[in-house]
Amino acid sequence: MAAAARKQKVTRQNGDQTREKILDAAEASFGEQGFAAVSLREITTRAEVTLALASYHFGTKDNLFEEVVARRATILCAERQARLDALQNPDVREILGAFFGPLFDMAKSGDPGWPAYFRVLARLGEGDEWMHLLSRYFDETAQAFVAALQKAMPGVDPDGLNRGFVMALHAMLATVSQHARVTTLTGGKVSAHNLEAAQEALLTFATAGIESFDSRR
Amino acid sequence: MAAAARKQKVTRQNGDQTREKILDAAEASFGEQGFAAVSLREITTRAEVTLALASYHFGTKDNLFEEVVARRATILCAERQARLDALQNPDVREILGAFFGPLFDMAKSGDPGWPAYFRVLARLGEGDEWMHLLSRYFDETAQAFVAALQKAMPGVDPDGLNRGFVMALHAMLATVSQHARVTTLTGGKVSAHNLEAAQEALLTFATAGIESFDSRR
DNA sequence: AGCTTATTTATACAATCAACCAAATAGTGG
DNA sequence: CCACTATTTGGTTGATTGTATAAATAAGCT
Repeated sequence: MAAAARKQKVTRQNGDQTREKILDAAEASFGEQGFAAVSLREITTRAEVTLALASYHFGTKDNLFEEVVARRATILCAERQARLDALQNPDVREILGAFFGPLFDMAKSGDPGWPAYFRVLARLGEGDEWMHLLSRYFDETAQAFVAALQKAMPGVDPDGLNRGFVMALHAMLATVSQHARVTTLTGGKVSAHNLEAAQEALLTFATAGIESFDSRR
Repeated sequence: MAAAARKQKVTRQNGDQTREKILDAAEASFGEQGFAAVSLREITTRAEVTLALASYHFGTKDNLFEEVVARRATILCAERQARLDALQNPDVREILGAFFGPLFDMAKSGDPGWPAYFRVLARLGEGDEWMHLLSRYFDETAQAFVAALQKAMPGVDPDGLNRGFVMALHAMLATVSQHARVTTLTGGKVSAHNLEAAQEALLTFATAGIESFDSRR
C-alpha cells in the first residue's frame, strides 16, 4: 500500500492543497487586474486562507507571481513541443497550429484556470518588467518553433521571421486572453469568447503574415 | 493685440506649464511601470512639483491617467484620419500604412513622450479595466479604417475582418512600444528599437494577414 | 490702493500595503 | 508515549498609499 509514500503525502497534502488554492486565487486576480493592482490580502481572502500563509508558502509577492507563471508554463511548453515533434516536414500552417493549438484546447478544457492564466501571460507581454520570466519559461520552446519555421521557409531572412513570430505571438495572446477590444470595436457583434472562430481567424491571419516574408511567393 | 486673450493666457500659463510637466512625468512612469505600480508621489517628484498639485490639476489618479491617454489620442487619430482621407481607392496595404504610419513618424520625431505614450497604449490593450478609454478615444477612427478595409475587400466576412484588424492592432502596439521580447528571443540579434525594419515587417505581416481573409485570393 | 481668483505649498489623515514573528496546532516517526 | 517537523494562526510593524485641507503666494482687475 506504499505506506511511507502515503504518510509523506498526507503530511504534505494539506500544505500542497493550500499552495494550490493560493496559486489559483493569485492566478485569477493577477489575470483580472495585473500584478501591482492585486494585494496579498485579496488573494488569500479569495483562496479562503489566512494572510500569513502566502508568505509561508511563497515568501514574497514576486515569488508567488513567478510560481503562478511557472506552474502552467511547463505543461504548456511540453504539449507544444510534443505536437511539433509529431510533425513531419510541416508547413507554416501546421507549425503555427502546433503552437496555438494547445492554448485553445486548454481554454476549452473547462478548467477556468487556463483562461485566467492566459490573461496573466498577456499582461506579462505588456511591459519589460517580467521579461526574465518569459525568457526563462518560454524561450526554449519558442526558439524551437522559430527554427521549424526557418526550415519550412528556407532562405528567408531570419530577422524578419523572428519579428513575424513575435507579432503572431502577441496576436495569439490577445486572442486567447479573450480581450474585449474586438467586442467593443464591433459594438458587440463579434464576441471575444467565440474561441472556435477566433482560433480559425488567428491561424489564417498568422500563417499568411509569416508566409509573406517569403519573397518567392 | 488681443489683450484680453493674452491676459487670460498669462494667468493660466503657469498652471498649464505645471499641468504639462505632470502629464509628461505621468506618461513616462505609467509607460514604464503601468498604472497601479506608479504612485502620485513618484510622478510629482519626477515632474519636480509638489504632491498636492496633482490633485489640484487632475483630481484623482484615474482622472490623471485618462488625461494622459486623451492628450495624444486626439493628435494621433486626427493624423490617421487625414491620411486615410487623402487616399483614393486604396488597397489594404495603403490603408494599413495610413493607420500605422503616424505612430512611426511620431516615434521618430525626437519627442521622447511619444514612445512613452505608446507603451501606455500597449498596457491599455492588455486588460479590460480601461476598455472604456480605448473606446472613447480610438473606436471612431478605428471603425473608419475597418470600413475602408471592407470597401477595399468587398464580399469579405466582416467578422473575420474585424478580428484581423484587432490582431493587427496588437501586433502594431507590441511593435511601436518597442517591446523587448523580440530582442530576448533572438539573443539580442534583433533590436526592438530598429523602427525602420520593424515598420516594414509590420506592414508586410499585417497586410498579408488581413488579405488572407479574402477567399478570392 | 483693495478685491478676487488661480496657483502653490506644507501638512495631515485614514487606509492599506508587504513582510515578519512568536505561539498554537496537528500529524509523523521513533 | 515523546520529540520533531510542517503547517497554520493572529497580531504587529513601519512604510506607503490616495486624497483632503488650510494657509500662503502671486497676479489681474476695478
